[in-house]
Amino acid sequence: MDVSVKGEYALRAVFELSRHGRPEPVKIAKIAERQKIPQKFLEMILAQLKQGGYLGSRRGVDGGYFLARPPDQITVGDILRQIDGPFQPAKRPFADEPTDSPFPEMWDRVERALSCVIDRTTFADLVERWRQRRVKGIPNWQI
Amino acid sequence: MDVSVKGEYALRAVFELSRHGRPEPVKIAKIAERQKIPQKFLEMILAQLKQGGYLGSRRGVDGGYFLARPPDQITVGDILRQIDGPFQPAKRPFADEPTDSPFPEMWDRVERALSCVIDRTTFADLVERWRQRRVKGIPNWQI
DNA sequence: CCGAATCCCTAGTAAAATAGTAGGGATTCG
DNA sequence: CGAATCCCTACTATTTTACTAGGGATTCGG
Repeated sequence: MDVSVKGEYALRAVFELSRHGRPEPVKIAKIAERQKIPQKFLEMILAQLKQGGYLGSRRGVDGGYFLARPPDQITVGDILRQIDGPFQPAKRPFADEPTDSPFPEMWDRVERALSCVIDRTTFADLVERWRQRRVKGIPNWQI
Repeated sequence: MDVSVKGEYALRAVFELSRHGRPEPVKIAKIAERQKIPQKFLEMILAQLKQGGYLGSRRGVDGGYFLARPPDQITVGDILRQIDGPFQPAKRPFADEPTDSPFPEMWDRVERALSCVIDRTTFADLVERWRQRRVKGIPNWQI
């Protein structure tokens, strides 16, 4: 019931690109350095995100990766599913095969609950909240 | 983001015991047969659930496993955590180490959303819903 | 057209987790 | 005592995870 580090890396990478703003591409090396991700591993992750249609890229001297759509149109769920695959918490029986088990209905509820968070959180949201916290000076002491 | 089959087996086993009602113990072999679980594997799972305090057991000719508390006081979350470990979706930074990341807060939300389902669903609930569906004749056609 | 910088692609791999199996020992009870 | 059951330790095959290696294909300034 946890996310792979590959998934975490993917989220951090997309966050980095979202934070950066649109126009120019960001180099893999730069993302790897800022987010502390092994570079070669990151290469594979970014390729996977590109082929899912979330990123674009350009080669050559001023190359790099960039978001393929604005950050308010990419959700955490999109990225997680692209990297870690769809997450049904448990094997689903075929829909027309009546099952004598109380669990499928519960897994549905789990899935919906999860979806309410990850499919409604966009990277624009993440950036905005992160900026808010920055200006408030990160108040992490108590009273 | 999925549950291990070990976890599923554990849920099915506890469901079987809950369904059965309290007094006499149920044999491993019986549970294994009714829920289609490899017997030797199930032995390990039940031992783990016992040492977590959820089940009791008795050896000998009329031995078997039984619930250590009534089914309305055991939740799906209890069992899942006992078998698969605590599920933080992602590594948590230490609480007092201010992190410059927007994700921990989101993982908190994920965890709470999940908890709302699995920590509020007891095995008494599962049995009851399952019985309800039984009497209604499993209406799984549309209109 | 050269060559430097960058992304792109295939393959390999060590370590850990998963999903079991095997074999016998300890209890209980009639 | 002896049959039925749970109990305990160890082993193992397969898959997944988290990488690393090495070079090929593009782009672009000069």
